[in-house]
Amino acid sequence: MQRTGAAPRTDTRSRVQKVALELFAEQGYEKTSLREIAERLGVTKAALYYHFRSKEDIVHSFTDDYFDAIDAVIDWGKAQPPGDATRREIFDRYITIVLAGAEVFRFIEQNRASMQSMDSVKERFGRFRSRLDTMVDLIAGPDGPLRDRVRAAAALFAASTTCMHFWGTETDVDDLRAIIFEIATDLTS
Amino acid sequence: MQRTGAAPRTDTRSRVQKVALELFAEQGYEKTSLREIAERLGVTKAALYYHFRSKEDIVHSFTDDYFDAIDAVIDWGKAQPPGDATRREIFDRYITIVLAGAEVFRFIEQNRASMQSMDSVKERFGRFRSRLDTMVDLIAGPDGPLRDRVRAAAALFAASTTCMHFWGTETDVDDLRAIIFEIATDLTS
DNA sequence: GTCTATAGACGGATAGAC
DNA sequence: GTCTATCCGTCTATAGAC
Repeated sequence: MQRTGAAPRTDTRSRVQKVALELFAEQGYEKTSLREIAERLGVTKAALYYHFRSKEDIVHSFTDDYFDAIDAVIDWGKAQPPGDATRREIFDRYITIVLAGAEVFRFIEQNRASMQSMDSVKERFGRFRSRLDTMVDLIAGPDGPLRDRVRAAAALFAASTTCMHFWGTETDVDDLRAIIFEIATDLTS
Repeated sequence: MQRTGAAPRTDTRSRVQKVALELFAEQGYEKTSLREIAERLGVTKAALYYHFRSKEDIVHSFTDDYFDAIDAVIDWGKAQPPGDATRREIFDRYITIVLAGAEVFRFIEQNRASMQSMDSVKERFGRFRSRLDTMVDLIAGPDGPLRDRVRAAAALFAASTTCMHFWGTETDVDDLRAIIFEIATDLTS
């Protein structure tokens, strides 16, 4: 059976994304050079520049989807009537995203400083910046008491950090999801 | 009144620490050059090398105290009989440390990747590495059920991240402390 | 689409004068 | 304790051949 479709034959681009994400998350964005990524793939640096405009561009290629997903949750939440059911649904969707993009999320956690200096330069102004505040507003209300706001933030932080911390261990994903969801509702009931 | 004591007159060393911590936390460890730190202080790079052996050494100079404090809590916890009272005391001490060293903690959070590649090189093996696992063992027991372990981790993560997130705002520290403590006990009762 | 070669800049660190 | 001057390594990015 011969290949006939329009699918790329080598798909170097996605291989670059995969390796870059691994290395960036593992040893950090700044400490990982394009030379290292190229070597790992058996190509040269110049080849990377055919697929991506810059080193930062590689990052954007796998973070954009992630942030779009978060934005979708925020937009959905804004359109809903505030209340306990909406809150639960926001957490459910949020946890799904974090679990699905755990490796991307781990990269972000490990490279907070690098991320922040990226968006300050570029026109993607608030792309990497406190979406979290918006979600806190959504959960605790913009004028809610401090306790509610701190607990909402804690729920979101706890969800993402525990997910990241237990991801990749022998832990069952569905068990983890249930436990995290319980934590989030306990903190914002 | 003339100075007579043994106190250093200029105390460049501590000024370096202060500026470095600020810049490292703000824009990242790798992105901050020694030239930049020196310029901000009105001295030259070479002057920094009189006070510190290397760039990493500056980091260690303000993280060592922090980690020693965490270790002290761990050691104390290990010597106590497991139970609810010990748990509460661990959280209380932990929150105190995090609140007191909020800026150092923020630096660590922002530069996770850089931190991890430091201790892998040096003889300070686990210095920056999962102390957190040890604390989870202390709180949930080494063989506790997954739910307890995840919740213990969540409590610790929540404490440190919310502390960092609300630190520097107009939030009252004692209010914050009480709220965080409540979260921690809610999650591990 | 991938290569070689290189430009161009900046980093950490050291030597040695003062 | 701070300076000037410099070494040497590495990095991102580009030009241009194949």
